[in-house]
Amino acid sequence: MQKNSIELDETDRALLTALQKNAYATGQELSDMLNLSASQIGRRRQRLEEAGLIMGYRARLDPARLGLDVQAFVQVQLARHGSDEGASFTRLLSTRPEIISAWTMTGEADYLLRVFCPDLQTLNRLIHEVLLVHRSVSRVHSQIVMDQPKGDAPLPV
Amino acid sequence: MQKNSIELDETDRALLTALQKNAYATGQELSDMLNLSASQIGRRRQRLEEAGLIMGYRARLDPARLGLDVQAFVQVQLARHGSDEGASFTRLLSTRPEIISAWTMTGEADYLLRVFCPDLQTLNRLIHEVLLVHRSVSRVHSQIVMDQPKGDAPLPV
DNA sequence: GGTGAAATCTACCTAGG
DNA sequence: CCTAGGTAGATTTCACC
Repeated sequence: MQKNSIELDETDRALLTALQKNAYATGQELSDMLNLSASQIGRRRQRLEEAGLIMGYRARLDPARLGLDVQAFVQVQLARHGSDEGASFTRLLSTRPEIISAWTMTGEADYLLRVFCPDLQTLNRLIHEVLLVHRSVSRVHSQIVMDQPKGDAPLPV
Repeated sequence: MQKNSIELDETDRALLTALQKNAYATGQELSDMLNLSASQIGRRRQRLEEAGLIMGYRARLDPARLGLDVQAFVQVQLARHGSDEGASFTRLLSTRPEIISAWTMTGEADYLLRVFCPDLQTLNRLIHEVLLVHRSVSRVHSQIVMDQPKGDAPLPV
């Protein structure tokens, strides 16, 4: 098992920020940016990966170009708060590819879902034929995303 | 300028899904997964990048291991809805690294912010000393994330 | 779809504090 | 003894066939 936390110096933070912006930044490019030899960049990078700080590398796609024109946040309230209902609802989440992310919040046992759909009709079908018919869902409120003034900034390391 | 949309076949979709899971998947690995030669994988990949479907590649970090233990969604309502107020608030967003993403929704001119902070105190300071004192902010409501039952699934291509 | 040159990564080695 | 920098073998990518 990895260590829970490791000491990060300024170079580590700069490296993490750079890799959050471009995972394909080459050792030489990073070397120039951070004033450190390419071999040390590789060594630090490996250390950060092994420590679990870097969980992986992903391609970022353009939803609009994929035809995913409707983006929404859906708040779901469960009728009862037993662990049974939660587990059942969590299973439902995993079966729906349109639901990209789901979070539970403090206070009430309700969920916030982030959803991508090709059109409004698909979103409405998801809400009415999937979420609202689930036995423990009591209320659903959805808000369509208009614009994204700030998107996917790097984590503040 | 790139084309607004291109035709995607099943292999393209599988490739996009694979790259969303692992940006460092090698041509040979993808070749085995998709039953296509490595050189064709590279060619398709290049086409998808040039078409703008793939916007980039990013490292994904573990917030907890970075000491970002508090994650929240903050809803902000602006007092007035002029373009001036919006622009001023958008500028504020760009100055705060704790705010990872921001969206505007249909209906009211309010913003949903996704925030990562090291502790509750930092979150409260952000809310009270940064957001609430901004001249056009009228109301702020924040919810702390407890758990993430589904996180960062690939876009449904 | 395949091949070869160019670039990049990674492990090992050497030097300095 | 630990951290930084350099070098060579192995992998991978990319332009061309």
